[in-house]
Amino acid sequence: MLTNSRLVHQAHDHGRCINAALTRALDLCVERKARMTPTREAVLRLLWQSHQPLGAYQLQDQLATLLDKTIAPPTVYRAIEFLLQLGLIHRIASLNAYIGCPFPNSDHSNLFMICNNCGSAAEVAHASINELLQTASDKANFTLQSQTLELFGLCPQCASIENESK
Amino acid sequence: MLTNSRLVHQAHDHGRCINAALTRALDLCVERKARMTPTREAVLRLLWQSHQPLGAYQLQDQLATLLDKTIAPPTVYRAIEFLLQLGLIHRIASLNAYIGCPFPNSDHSNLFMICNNCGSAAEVAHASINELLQTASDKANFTLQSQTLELFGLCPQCASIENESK
DNA sequence: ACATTAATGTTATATTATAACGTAACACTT
DNA sequence: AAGTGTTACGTTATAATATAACATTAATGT
Ligand SMILES: [Zn+2]
Ligand SMILES: [Zn+2]
Ligand SMILES: [Zn+2]
Ligand SMILES: [Zn+2]
Repeated sequence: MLTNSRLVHQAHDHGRCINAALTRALDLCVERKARMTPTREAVLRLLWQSHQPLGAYQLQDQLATLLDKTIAPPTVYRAIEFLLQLGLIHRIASLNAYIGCPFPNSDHSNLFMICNNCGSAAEVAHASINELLQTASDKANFTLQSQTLELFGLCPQCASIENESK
Repeated sequence: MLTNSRLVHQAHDHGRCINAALTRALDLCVERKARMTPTREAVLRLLWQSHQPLGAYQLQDQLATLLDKTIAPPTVYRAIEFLLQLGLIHRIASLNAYIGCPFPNSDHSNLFMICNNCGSAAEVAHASINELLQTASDKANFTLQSQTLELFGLCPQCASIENESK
């Protein structure tokens, strides 16, 4: 089971997360002959700044600060669209928010574990869940094309804090 | 595996679907000492009129026609909120749309198979998927509280049409 | 009848996302 | 280097989804 859940939920050198993500992104751009422009890179960085998904208008604010100029919504949504297409980020439908993907390229399940308390979102690529969903689809004669899988609850940290306070 | 997928994807006496849903709803209201008002009932009926999820503003239009008066968004959202609380309907996050639940009361997985072609959404209560998600959560020390599971693809009917046209 | 609570009406506004159109940067050919 | 097509960005306006706040009405229990 591929997961970034331990990283997300523990203290770690997050600069490495960002750098690794950026490197993967640049490689992917070369491969696909796509352009990683300053705006796009800034959005990707912002989405990797924490392990919490950001909304488009949060991105807009932070982008305006970062680039020191006014940014209109279409600029943000265009960068988001680009990064989504390349598979570098995901949209969390339940939150109308976006987050960097820790394992682009690789075929994975888009399964997220999202903390109701701190807002962190860990992505989990779980092969047997994929298989089971495929089996369930087959049984129903449903041609599976894509999926949105979002689990909500308490991350390990927040759960332990809740337990202490009892 | 509990599912309404066969019903959704085949011709059937849909009046029965609606009546059954209404009866379940009224029972549940008695049980919970909640009131099934005309507006709430109308919204529930509309959400059972087809097996396609409806957006809040589609509901607003249809409700205005049905009740023959102007309806403001809060009215619609209040009815939606009420029905969601009772577990009589679900929200499909990826679509910002709502649909009647074929098996309220029963503890189920909120798994939907949604057709990209015709828009129909079948709900599937799949125990082993639930178990697997619980296991995955346990492994990650994640306290699972709720879930959004939406599969997109082609329903049996639309898939067979696509195959014919090849 | 009266007080209390629950539901609805009404107006305004917040939040998320896109349409439409013009301009600038880039990349490729000649 | 100039011309041409393509890609990305800027800008304005607006669509689509959802909620806040407060007034009014209806139902419920005493
Ligand atoms: Zn991913
Ligand atoms: Zn947390
Ligand atoms: Zn259901
Ligand atoms: Zn279909």
